[in-house]
Amino acid sequence: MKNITEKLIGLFKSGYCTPQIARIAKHIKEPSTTIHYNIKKLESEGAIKAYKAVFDYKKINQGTCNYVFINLGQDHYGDPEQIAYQLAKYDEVESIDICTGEFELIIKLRTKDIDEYYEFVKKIIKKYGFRRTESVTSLKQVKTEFVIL
Amino acid sequence: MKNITEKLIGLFKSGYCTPQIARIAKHIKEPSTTIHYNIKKLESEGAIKAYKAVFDYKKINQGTCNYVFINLGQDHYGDPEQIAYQLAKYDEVESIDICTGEFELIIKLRTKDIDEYYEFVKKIIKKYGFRRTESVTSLKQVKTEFVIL
DNA sequence: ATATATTTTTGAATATTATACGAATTTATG
DNA sequence: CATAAATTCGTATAATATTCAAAAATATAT
Repeated sequence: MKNITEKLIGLFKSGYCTPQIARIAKHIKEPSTTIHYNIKKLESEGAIKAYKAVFDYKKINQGTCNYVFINLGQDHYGDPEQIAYQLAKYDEVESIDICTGEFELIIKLRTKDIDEYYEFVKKIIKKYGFRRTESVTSLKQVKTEFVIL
Repeated sequence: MKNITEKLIGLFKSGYCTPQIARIAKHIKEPSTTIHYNIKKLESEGAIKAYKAVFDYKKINQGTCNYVFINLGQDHYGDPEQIAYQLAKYDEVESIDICTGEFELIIKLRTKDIDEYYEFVKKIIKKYGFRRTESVTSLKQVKTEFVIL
């Protein structure tokens, strides 16, 4: 056993997929070369960032999902983007937005369980010294990444 | 001009893509048939829900992103799931979670502009009679759907 | 309005890739 | 340790993407 599954999950999370031109061509009843042309155009314009898989995260050991709302500390208050891009690198981070309102950052986190979630939050608080964080746990995910579960 | 782009965006939002088996095989240096076997297994187990594209949403006229936090009204308080699955059907909804804490639902919304966002929120409040909603606007999206923008 | 350039669509030929299948190997189970 | 089940993997084939050149449609300038 080579545990290829684990590697696949990593690759599929943000790429290593491609459009199904033939299927689309049949579906919208246009020649596949026309579909091909239009897709390449979207790609070259940068409108399409990636092709990827969406998982049933419970089945790949990432069933715990939390939103973390963050107030940056005084050090970083003027530069939320730099912090955001650093946080974006973590695999556990599904999304991160710089926002209006009470909090500067909203992070959506996926972890195996509460323990892993807690370790992650502890780690980033320690590292970046956030003034305040507030978490909301997702009890049930009905739709993610435009896919209904 | 057949405006195939619009149709593609609709299809790619939640499907019509497929894994790149040959590319993965080269990347992790395993036979493509082994990769194929492992992917089909993930699919049959239901671990993979879909293969899809991730967009630069500004470039496809969906540059406005808002989180909407919802308190259900008394009518629906006992059954957040039913409401959530109905809301999930809207194209504008990227994700919807049933949550702990102050609000029962967190919706991530993508619209063309503030006007479209406002119309959408008005519509669902009117339809479902939420007790309270609170919105947070994303000023900058650093990562979405596990893809760094 | 008309000529010209640009973009988009399309079919035919080719290159690449996924898939089916069977055999071999590895791993799990009693 | 024997047997069953799961996984790996090579070969052959089917399906698909891609290239290319031409035609059509659209935009632009005169």
